[in-house]
Amino acid sequence: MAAWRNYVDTVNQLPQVLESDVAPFGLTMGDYEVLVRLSEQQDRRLRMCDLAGQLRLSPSGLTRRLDGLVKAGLVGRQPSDEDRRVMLAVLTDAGYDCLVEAAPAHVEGVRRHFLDLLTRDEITALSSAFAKVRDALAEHQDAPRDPG
Amino acid sequence: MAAWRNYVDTVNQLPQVLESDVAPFGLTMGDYEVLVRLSEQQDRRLRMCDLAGQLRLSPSGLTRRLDGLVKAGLVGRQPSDEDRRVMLAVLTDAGYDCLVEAAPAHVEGVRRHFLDLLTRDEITALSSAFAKVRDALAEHQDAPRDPG
DNA sequence: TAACAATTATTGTAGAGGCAACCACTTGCG
DNA sequence: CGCAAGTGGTTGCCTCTACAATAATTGTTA
Repeated sequence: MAAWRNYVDTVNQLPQVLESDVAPFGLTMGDYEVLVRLSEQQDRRLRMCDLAGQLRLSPSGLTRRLDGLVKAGLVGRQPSDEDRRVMLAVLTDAGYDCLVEAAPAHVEGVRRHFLDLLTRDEITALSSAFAKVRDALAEHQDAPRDPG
Repeated sequence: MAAWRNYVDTVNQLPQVLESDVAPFGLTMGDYEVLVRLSEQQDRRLRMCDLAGQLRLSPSGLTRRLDGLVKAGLVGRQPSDEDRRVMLAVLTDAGYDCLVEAAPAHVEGVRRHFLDLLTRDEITALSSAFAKVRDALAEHQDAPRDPG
């Protein structure tokens, strides 16, 4: 249970420092996550509902987060041809450039505040541990998440 | 970096299931954390600023979280004798009873969704890993946290 | 084909929490 | 003592996000 306490205390502070790593680029971590997910798609676009699922965000939450990114020109909205209910979020060139600019700072922050502090064995154990927890959660709920 | 991704994905979903464990007792995880921190004090009370530090909450955030707990009768507000600027948050008997009731469900949830999925070695590695990360963060910021 | 259910996105409303401003009090220094 | 600086807590305003309701579209079935 002490392990749990260490985990909780860490999880409570980590987001705050990571925010500061991407803030200079005009992004929040939430924005950054959107750009990452979109950039991982071959056509740089994703249905709103799929994106919401990956980000564990409610539909309304995603709609409003996109509002900001669209206004900033980093993401575009595009109706789907196949299903006219669907709205696609499309990473713009500006959005891709912004991600490419911000990513090194983010990665560097992750290393500095997290990965570089751990031994290789710890990282391995931690990775397998969280993979198990994540998969169990995904199964427990029926939230399939991004399977890629 | 895959380890980081596993960590992020897990951290995004875990809180939601843990909320559901304490919700039947009329608590949010935020409320629960307040009760835990207060219950750990011998006199079951803590200065607002110390409590805010432990919970990584802004002063205003703590004021409003306490508002709810006070209205629910689980916590009381009490001016300090020693320093008349200070307001003490005091765990009431009802609050203690509520915590005692809710704790088993919370602990069981932590075990079921987290600890029980891991090997002893993984838990050990994870505990030491997060202890290091937490301490580094606490040093990096000047947020001394609860040293006890 | 028409009616009904399910899915997808958006909008109204409400709660949580942060920042800045403010007041009350304490401490330090002349 | 008297004033400035620092500390502790609350309030106004803002943003972010969830829930509920709504609209539009698709799928299903009689």
